Amino acid sequence: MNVQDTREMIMEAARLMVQDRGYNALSFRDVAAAVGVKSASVHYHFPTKGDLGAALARRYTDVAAAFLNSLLDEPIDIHECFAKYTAVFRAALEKDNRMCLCGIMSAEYVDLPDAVRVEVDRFAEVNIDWLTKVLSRHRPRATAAEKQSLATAIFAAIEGAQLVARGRGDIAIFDQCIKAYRSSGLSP
Amino acid sequence: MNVQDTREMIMEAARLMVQDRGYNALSFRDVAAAVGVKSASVHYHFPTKGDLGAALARRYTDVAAAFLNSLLDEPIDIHECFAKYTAVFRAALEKDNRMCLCGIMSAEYVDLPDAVRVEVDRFAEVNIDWLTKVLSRHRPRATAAEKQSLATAIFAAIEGAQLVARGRGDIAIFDQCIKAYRSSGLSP
DNA sequence: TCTCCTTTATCTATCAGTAGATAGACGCAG
DNA sequence: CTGCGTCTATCTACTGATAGATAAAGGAGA
Repeated sequence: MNVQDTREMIMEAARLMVQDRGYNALSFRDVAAAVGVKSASVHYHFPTKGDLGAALARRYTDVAAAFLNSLLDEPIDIHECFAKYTAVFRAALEKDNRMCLCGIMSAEYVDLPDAVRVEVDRFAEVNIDWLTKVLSRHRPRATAAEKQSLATAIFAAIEGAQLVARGRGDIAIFDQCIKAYRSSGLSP
Repeated sequence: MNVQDTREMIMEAARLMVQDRGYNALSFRDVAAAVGVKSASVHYHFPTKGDLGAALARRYTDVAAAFLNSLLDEPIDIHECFAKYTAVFRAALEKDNRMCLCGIMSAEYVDLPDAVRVEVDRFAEVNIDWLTKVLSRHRPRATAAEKQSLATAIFAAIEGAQLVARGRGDIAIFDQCIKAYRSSGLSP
């Protein structure tokens, strides 16, 4: 088996586990078993658990940033753009009631190594920055601070909708929340 | 030392730990050390970890329900009423960046014993029911389903604000979100 | 091409630490 | 003397992490 393959498979298995049960529940043995190698081999690619967690969060954020940028490139309707955004969070719930990787890690904030925290922070930044840009099209008359505040609130509300929907095991709750955010005027 | 005292101290110490690091990080040894007894004594009062977790969530919900009912009894201004509600969530952050017990447990949904899940669910129900009642005063013309949906969205948004503010270690983010929820018309 | 050396990627085996849980003994109050 | 509460001591299971062996591949020089 190719080197890159193993490394990729480790990251993929680990990502799914964290999105399912959180950073604390991530174990080298479980990841190794899922991939079909020994835990020592996982340590070879990621010396410490913090290294693995940071790598996961970094890639997660990178992928998200790339996707969000691609949305801005297309000159699509702003509501459709926002719908595509929320659809990403919905997809995590669809996939076995999982959560946003950085959302679930936020809950474990205290236990995260610094290197992981940095990446979790960056995920929030990337999302809020993107939402701020989107709002610039939607509410061009708002001040920069207002847009940033609103963007933060929208991001938090979506994360919360995911958290509550997951806790109740009902994806309809997520849809209900997103709809309420829009019709109340919080989100586009 | 009185029996009730020990039991109370165990629950108090355990509650603080869960609000800080979650259900998974709750350990009999740590609780025992914080109280000043041995872990076997904790097992005497709460045979399994699930028993302890369920007792914590049950009391947490009971206390919240009592507080919320008391708010409804007083004929105060609805905005003041809502401000007192959000203040409770804010207080958790103030107290060493802690989270709502049931909020952080929602993130650990997969690992929760059934008995704990039931109580976490009930917490959400209690909050949403209360918010629905408050909205009845604020938006009497809305349908029952609309009010329930909006109440769910408000609850989720507040939980999300707490989650994101905690993840970034900045209570100002929570305040920012709450303000945005209000000015956008999502919450009263 | 053949040989020597290094690197890569994995394995087995083991470590110390901690988890939840249990059995049985001790002390004390009613 | 009984029973409640706590203790000591221990168990099994699992955690992240490390050491050392091994097989395979690549590169360099004769």
